[in-house]
Amino acid sequence: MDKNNPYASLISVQALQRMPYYLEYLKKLKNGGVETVSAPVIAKHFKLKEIQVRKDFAAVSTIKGKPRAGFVTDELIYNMEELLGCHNVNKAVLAGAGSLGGALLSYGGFAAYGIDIIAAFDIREDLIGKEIGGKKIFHADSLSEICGKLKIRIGIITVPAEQAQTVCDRMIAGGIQAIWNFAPRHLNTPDNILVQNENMASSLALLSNHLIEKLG
Amino acid sequence: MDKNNPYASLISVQALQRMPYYLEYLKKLKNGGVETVSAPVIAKHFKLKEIQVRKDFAAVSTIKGKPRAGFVTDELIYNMEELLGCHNVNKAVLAGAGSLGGALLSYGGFAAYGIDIIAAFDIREDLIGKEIGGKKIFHADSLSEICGKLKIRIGIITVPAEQAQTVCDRMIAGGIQAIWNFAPRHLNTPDNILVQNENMASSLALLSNHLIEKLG
DNA sequence: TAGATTGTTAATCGATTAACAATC
DNA sequence: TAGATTGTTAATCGATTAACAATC
Repeated sequence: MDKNNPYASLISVQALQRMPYYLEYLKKLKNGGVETVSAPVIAKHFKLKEIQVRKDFAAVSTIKGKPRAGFVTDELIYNMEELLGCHNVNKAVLAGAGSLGGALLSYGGFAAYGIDIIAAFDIREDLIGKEIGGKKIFHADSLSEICGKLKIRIGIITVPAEQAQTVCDRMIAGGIQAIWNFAPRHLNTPDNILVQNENMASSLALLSNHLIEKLG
Repeated sequence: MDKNNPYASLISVQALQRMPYYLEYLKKLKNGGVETVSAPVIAKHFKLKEIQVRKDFAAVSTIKGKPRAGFVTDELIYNMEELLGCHNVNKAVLAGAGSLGGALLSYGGFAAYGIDIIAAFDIREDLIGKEIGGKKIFHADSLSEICGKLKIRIGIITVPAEQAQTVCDRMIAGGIQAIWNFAPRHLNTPDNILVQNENMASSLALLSNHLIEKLG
């Protein structure tokens, strides 16, 4: 739902989304002592076509692969991490410290992708001042002010659908550049803001439809 | 990562994933008393092209739209709900009652999409026998047995990456047809099983890459 | 009627795939 | 060398978009 992005990168969205899968597997191989990898081996593991993996590797690798040998595992991992921003650190805030928001605050895995959630916001008085996953919860009224002061670039929205647009507006007022939206609602934003939707209903749509097709 | 699905429906994956957005908005309009909707109006709201919404509506609607008037809101909602399986009830189990799993167990929104999580599984002794969101937690050893007995078709995986494949195998042994995988790892499955990946890293890849392109 | 919106047919665009020469 | 794997160039395929006649 967010194609109007003038900052589209040279690598396709589809390829970009495959990278974390490759990366995870490459790290596993590296730990197993595998020093070079070839596209056919990776393709087989993921049940993808060789040529697709080859193109993906070519798109991400700064060093050309060696015929017969493939790519140096370490270098490929480094290039992918670079592409995925793992070596940067981007500060983020999260709005909506409910059950989903709380789960994300407790989850430690974002650090590996260069995302550092530094604060959470909510409107429920009983949550304010508390901490979840070591992150303090502030009142949503101070959202844009704090984002602006701390130069936050990423906002994570885990509030109910009805409040999503309001929270979104406050984030943008605070200078947020990219929004990760878990609320099941379309957000209205200026063209220069990236909205990445994580809509579980969209995902369920595929599951349900498949079951209907298959079994009725 | 899951193209080899022989049960592909007539409607494209992309269109299917747009449906929940349309549906949510249509319901909102309906509550506001709007009795008919046209593709151009919806397109404008979502910043999509008119023709794309028109095609999507044509793909889902059982009744043709009326030139000048558009579609009857109620009928369109009904057709979309039908397509998305909202009128069915599919039983599901969830494996991994940690923070993310717990959040999903507590979330009430899946019922609207015909998904009914009837039980949860974990290996941590302190969790077994307890309830989260009204769902009882059983030991993972009984996963395939219970799935088989209760004819469960959907499995939700929220265990750590290392355990994902094991849990997946047990689900398939228990007769599960579709898997919603939140673990950041590729699952190896037979071709007739649908795996829908909800990989947050894949999502973050887009966000991070955008920020790098834009601001370095 | 005039005009908005529809459905249909054809064009475009980009991702995937195929074919093959280059190379270690 | 022979053969596996690479990078390159061209073909295919499907989603999106454009153009336009049909219709209320």
